[in-house]
Parts: sequence; C-alpha cells; structure tokens
Amino acid sequence: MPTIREVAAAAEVSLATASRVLSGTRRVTPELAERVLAASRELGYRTNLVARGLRRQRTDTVGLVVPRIANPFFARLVQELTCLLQPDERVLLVCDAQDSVEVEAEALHALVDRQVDGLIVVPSSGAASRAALTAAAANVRLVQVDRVVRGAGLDLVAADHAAGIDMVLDHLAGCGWRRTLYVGASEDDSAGRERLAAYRRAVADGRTEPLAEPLLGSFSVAFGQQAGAALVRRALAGTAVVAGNDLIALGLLDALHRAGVAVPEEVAVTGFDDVGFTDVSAPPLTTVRQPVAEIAAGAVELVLAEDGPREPVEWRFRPHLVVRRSTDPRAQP
Amino acid sequence: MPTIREVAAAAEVSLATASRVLSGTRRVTPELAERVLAASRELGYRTNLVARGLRRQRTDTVGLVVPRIANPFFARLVQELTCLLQPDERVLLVCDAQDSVEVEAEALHALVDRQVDGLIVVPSSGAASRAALTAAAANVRLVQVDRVVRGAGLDLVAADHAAGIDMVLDHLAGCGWRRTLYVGASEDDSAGRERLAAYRRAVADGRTEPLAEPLLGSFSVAFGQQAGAALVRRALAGTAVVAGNDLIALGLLDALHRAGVAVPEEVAVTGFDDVGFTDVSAPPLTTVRQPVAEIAAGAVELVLAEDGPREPVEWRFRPHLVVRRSTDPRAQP
DNA sequence: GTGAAAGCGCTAACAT
DNA sequence: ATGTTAGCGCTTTCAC
Repeated sequence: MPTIREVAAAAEVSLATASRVLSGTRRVTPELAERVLAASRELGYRTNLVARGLRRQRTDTVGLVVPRIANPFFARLVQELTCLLQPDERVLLVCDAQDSVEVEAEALHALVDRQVDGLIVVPSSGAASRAALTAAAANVRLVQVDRVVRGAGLDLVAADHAAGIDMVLDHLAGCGWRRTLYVGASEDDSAGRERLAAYRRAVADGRTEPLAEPLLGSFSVAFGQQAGAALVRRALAGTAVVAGNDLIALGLLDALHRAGVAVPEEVAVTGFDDVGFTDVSAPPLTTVRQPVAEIAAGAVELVLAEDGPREPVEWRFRPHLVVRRSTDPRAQP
Repeated sequence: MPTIREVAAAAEVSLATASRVLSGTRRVTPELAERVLAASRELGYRTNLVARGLRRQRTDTVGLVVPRIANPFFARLVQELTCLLQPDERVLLVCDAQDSVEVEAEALHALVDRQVDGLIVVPSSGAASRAALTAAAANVRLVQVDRVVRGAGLDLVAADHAAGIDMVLDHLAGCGWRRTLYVGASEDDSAGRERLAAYRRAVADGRTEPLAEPLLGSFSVAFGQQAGAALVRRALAGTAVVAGNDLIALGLLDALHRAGVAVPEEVAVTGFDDVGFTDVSAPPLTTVRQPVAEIAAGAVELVLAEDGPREPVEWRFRPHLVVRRSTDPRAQP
C-alpha cells in the first residue's frame, strides 16, 4: 500500500502539502491540490488510520460492550449504533461480555487500550461491574445504556422501564384484567429491577391485584417455559401474566399453549422489548416497544460530545405499548 | 495515561528494556523485569495498542461486514466470532451493510484503512459485491462466510446448504409428505440460490413432487406472511411447504394459523437456520440448524492463518436436521 | 501558501 | 542482557 510520502513524491509537493490536501485540514493552491489528488488516485492511496489515530490522539472508533449479543435487543442496539456511526466514518468495536463481569472487564481494557474515542456499555451486573466501569471511565468518555451501575457517576441512556410497566398495567385494567402475576428475573440487572419495582409499586397502590408473589428466574425462553409449566397447575384462569421481557413471555405462551390454556380467552400474557418475533407468536404478543433508535442516538450523542467533564446525566426515553392478541381478542392482527 | 517512557524512567531502565518486559518479546534479568513490572503497576500503565499496531504492522483486530445484524443468524455469528477472538486479545470491528452494496463498499474501506489483520465478510450480493471484495482482498486476507461471490477467488466458509435441503426432503418423504412447495427468495444471495437449486434438483430427480413452481420473494417474516396468505386460497392440503429460511417459515406458520389451516395435520412447514425462536412457534418448527460455531471457527482460522498467498479454499460444514412438530405430530416437544 | 522537521508511543535493529 | 536510535505513517507546529 502506498504511503502519503509516495503520493507527495509523485505529485512533486512536500509531505505537508499532500497531508493538507488529503486530510482537508488547510487551504492549498488549487493547482497543487489537483496534482496531489491525481497522484493519490493514480496510486490508489488510502490514509492509514492507525497512523492518523496515533498522531491525532483520536481513532474515530467507538467501543461497545453488551452482556450477550444473541439477545435480540442488544443485536438491534448494535445495528442502530453501527448505522449511526458509519456516515461519520466511524466504526464500532464490539465485545460480548458473555454475562460475565470478568470477561466484561477484559473487554473494557481491550477497548480502552485501543484508544477508542468513547465507550458504550450495557453493564452485565448492577453491582459487580462497578469497578471495571469506573476504571475505564477514568480514561475515556463512557455511557451506560439500558442498565445502570448505581453510584458510579456515569451517564445513562435507557428506556423508562417503570413507565412501560405502568402502560401494561393500565392497558390490562382497561381490558378487565384485574388479577396479575409478574414473571421476571432476579438477576442483578437494573432494567429488570426497575420493571419489578414498578410492578410492586402498582400492587402497593392497589392498581393491580397480584395472584401471588412475583416469580423470579432469568430473562430467557427456557425460564418462561418452566414458569409456564409450573403455573398451569394453579388456578390461573382470569389472570394476566406480566413477563419481564419478551423471551420469558414467548416461553410462557409456548407452555400455556402446550397445556391447552387459551390465550387470551382464559389468561393474558404481556412482554417487554418488542424486538424479535412478538408479532408471529401464537397469539401475537402484547408488549412494550423499547425506543431503541432514540436510545442509540442518545448514547452516540453523549459519547461523542466534545464538552469537558460535567455532571453525569440520565436520559430516559418513553417506550410504547403495542397491543396485540395476547391480551385483547379484538386486537388486529 | 502514562507512557512506556515514564515506566522506564520510574524503573530506572532504558526504554527498550521496559518494552521487552512489557511486551514479553525478549528475556530480561529477573530483577530488572521486576522493577519494570512494579513501576508499571504503580503507574497503572497500559500499552497503547494504536502505537503498537503502527509499529508492528498488525493491530490484533478483525473486521466483519454482514448484510444486516438484526438477522438472528448474523447476530449469532457476531457472538461466536467475538467469543473466539477475545481470548487472544483480539477484537472485532463490526459493520452493517444495510443490505446495500454501496454501504458495504464503504464499510470495507473503513476496515482496511484501520489496518485490520483480516476481514470476514458475508457478501450482500452475489454479483454486485464482487468489485469491493476483490479490492479489499488485495490489501488484507479476506474470508467470505455463508454467502459467496463466485469467481472472485476468495476463501469461503459456509454450511452445505444443498445437503440441508436434501435432509429436509428426505425427512418429509419419510413422513409421507410427497408433495412439496418451495417458498424462498429471489435475492441475489448465493446461500438462497444454493437451497433453491438443491430443491430443483430433487424435483428433477423425482425425489419430491412440486405442487407448483417455487414462490420467490425475500428472506423476511413479511414475505412469509404474504406467501402464506396467498397460499391458503389454493388447494394446499397434504402439501409440505419448504421455506428458504426460518423468517419465511415463521411468517408462513402465522398466516396459516390465522387462516385456520392445521399444521402439521393438513400442511407441513419447514425452515432453515434454526436461530431465533423456532422452538416456541406454534407449532415448533422443523428446520435445519446451521453449524454456526464451526463456521465461525473456520473463518477465524482462515483469516488469521500466517501462510502466504495460496489457492482459495472452500470449507463446507454439514448442518443438522431438527425435527419438530411442524412436520411430524409425534415429535417432542 | 508551502516546506522542513518534530513527534504521537511503541518495537526492533543495531551496537555494546 | 542492556542501551541507543531509527522509524512505523501520519499531522502539525514552526519558519519562511
């Protein structure tokens, strides 16, 4: 690959002039500029962004760490972020923490060492991720997304999870589902905790009537299936099952279907996230759609902000209720 | 952030000695090594991998370009690749081509300019991606995955799509489904073309009896729904619908379900990929599981191989048939 | 406006 | 085994 030195030689100008033309940093006489551009085209010159990064002390690169890419919500996040960054010639370095704070810590190091201009992180744990995140944030601007490590003094961009749960409960009440049961995760995950807390608040306020204490497992299809299988042995009829996310909800629907429980005639089910296949489940799932595009845009804006140190901010975006048949027989489709 | 220079000064050794200790490139007297390590720890030193990359002419970085990350198959691929690379301190630069060859070309440039050690690409188009891929491959080792640009002389790692379709048809025949209908994509995508070609070969060989000409649209849930809605107006009973991928199959199941067509009693449906939610559809979907882990491992091996230029290789991995209820009422679950 | 030269942080000759 | 020094490819003072 040709270097800028060879381009300068071919155009018979100095290295500095070639650099100015190619990086557009300063005005250059049109004639010289044309010669440089011609030589560059001729040789098929491409700027070495590693060298530029070293010199400029910025790499036009953003790091992302998520607990698990296979989770469709995080996959959507990756998609939104890459698409937001690419028009500005920036690129996303992606790491998968494999739901492990150790792997997460290594990933953060790998990204900081590569001099990323900013770091977007969905913390794997609400508490155990604290140390690694704080250390990383000392060296590079860091934004938390979706989940939060409390007390770390770091920016956060996320959906208003509590509002989402309230929307679900309002909708259920409106359809006549007074009795509810929350099935979520006990994981050390702030998004899940906020949803659960919102549900408990509603119970305390008498806005819904719990069939039993919340059932807590993990945010997976498997747990939803298991919970569903356990539930059908109870007197469930007339209850709306509020799942902590879509994976659990899809597992629940599957288990109820197998057991011959009619949804939404006997039991209602709701989810959370609305990524994935919530519109082709049987029945289609009423759920809360996360504002992924807004969250991604907010994260990019914060992580690339040029301002100096400031108070940490918390940006919440309102999710949207998507009503489908799993709660309302009249819903189309 | 401290530089290696400061570490050397603190340890009272030369720059070179500090570098040798910290990069482990050469033996150093234990006592000096200890001093360097202590100083490094003391100062919280971290190697600047941009500088190292410039000097070593390798960045421990691999680029990936996929047509669309939101496709669960590609999301799984990203996950497998990141997990394979992270133990070796390597990192994945991910770009989404947004199903556009223009965006794909820009992404390839962005990655080559960042001096990635290798490039893993799922070409967006079988033909139109050729130029950009060939150009990129001139500068860096490039491996195609899943789909192939023919005649470009580039390595390929993929599932044996034809074998997958044969497995499906054998299974269907074994269950008594003689008559079949293929619903796939007309996209310029070699994986889809190989599946379609395998189906046509089976028809020509009399291994299956087509209800009609293959229905071709796109690899999406929406097309599956649309195709399903169109199909229910025909005399479909007794036919096995072979979908080109799971998205189409899930759309088909949804449309058939809405129209009151019983699967698998009246009609069978099969998919391809087995990522996503094929086990919680109603009914669970018989499909072909792509050997994603093997594909990812093969791609990494090839892309990081140290050998010089050689003949392009084509590695095919055998997929697995996963039988579920959508073709066989006796299937568990 | 242009060129010469320094230097980003690191590693690898080369010399000792 | 250790130190000195050049240089990876680029941008950016600093002089003119």
